[in-house]
Amino acid sequence: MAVGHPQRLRIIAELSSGRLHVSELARRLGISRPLLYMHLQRLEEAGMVTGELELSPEGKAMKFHELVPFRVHVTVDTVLDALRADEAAKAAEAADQEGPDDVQESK
Amino acid sequence: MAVGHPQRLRIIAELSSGRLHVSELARRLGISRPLLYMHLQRLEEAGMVTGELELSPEGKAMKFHELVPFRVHVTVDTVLDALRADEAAKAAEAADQEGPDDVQESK
DNA sequence: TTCACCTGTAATTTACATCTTACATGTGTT
DNA sequence: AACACATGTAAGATGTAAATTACAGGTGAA
Repeated sequence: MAVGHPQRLRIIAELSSGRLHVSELARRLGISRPLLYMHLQRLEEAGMVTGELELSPEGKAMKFHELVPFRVHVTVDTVLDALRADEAAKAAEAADQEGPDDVQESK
Repeated sequence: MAVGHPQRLRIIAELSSGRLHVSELARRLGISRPLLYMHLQRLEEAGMVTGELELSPEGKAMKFHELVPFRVHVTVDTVLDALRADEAAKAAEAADQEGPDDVQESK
């Protein structure tokens, strides 16, 4: 689902040769930093990329991103599963709204 | 790329139990026919669905759609390949427009 | 202190996919 | 003829993802 945008593919391509920090990556791709943030967020949600804030030797904060070797497999069955999972999630959410039955929100 | 919309997933789910014609499918999904046409077109382009216009026993024209058992595999490498293919396609298109080879980008 | 880097996010605008309404057309049944 | 089906497309409204601009920080070096 996250691999549905050319910009995102380009990000993956750029990261395929190694980790980069946000600003550098934005420069290489020729896109604005906020836009890159958005796409990186999507890729992280999809588990294809991980980000890690680090302190450079000089003490500057830099957030590096790198690829997670992913292997997505899509068939009719996986689609059906995804739909079922989605419905279940929605149902749970609705129940959450309506009156929590008997949920013990630990935290 | 085509499996990037819940509506499309629902179409696949509905077709997973057998072929259906457009109007019937639209009724089951509760969406308008033109909208369904659009999504079916996308799915056909992606090679996940095939459509075939048939004459029913009573002589009515009906377009049936059915699932093509697809198996999409996505990895870093396939992404890189897709990008390269895309670039090649774009280059060819540009050459087509400009006039082959030997182009003198004036201006 | 100012400059040159960096990380973030809020507020908009822009562009595009999605979706509806409406129309043209055809066939068989009442 | 009017009705109930069907396929198909053209236009226009709607919604949302995508993208830009503008801000608020923070560090180290000249």
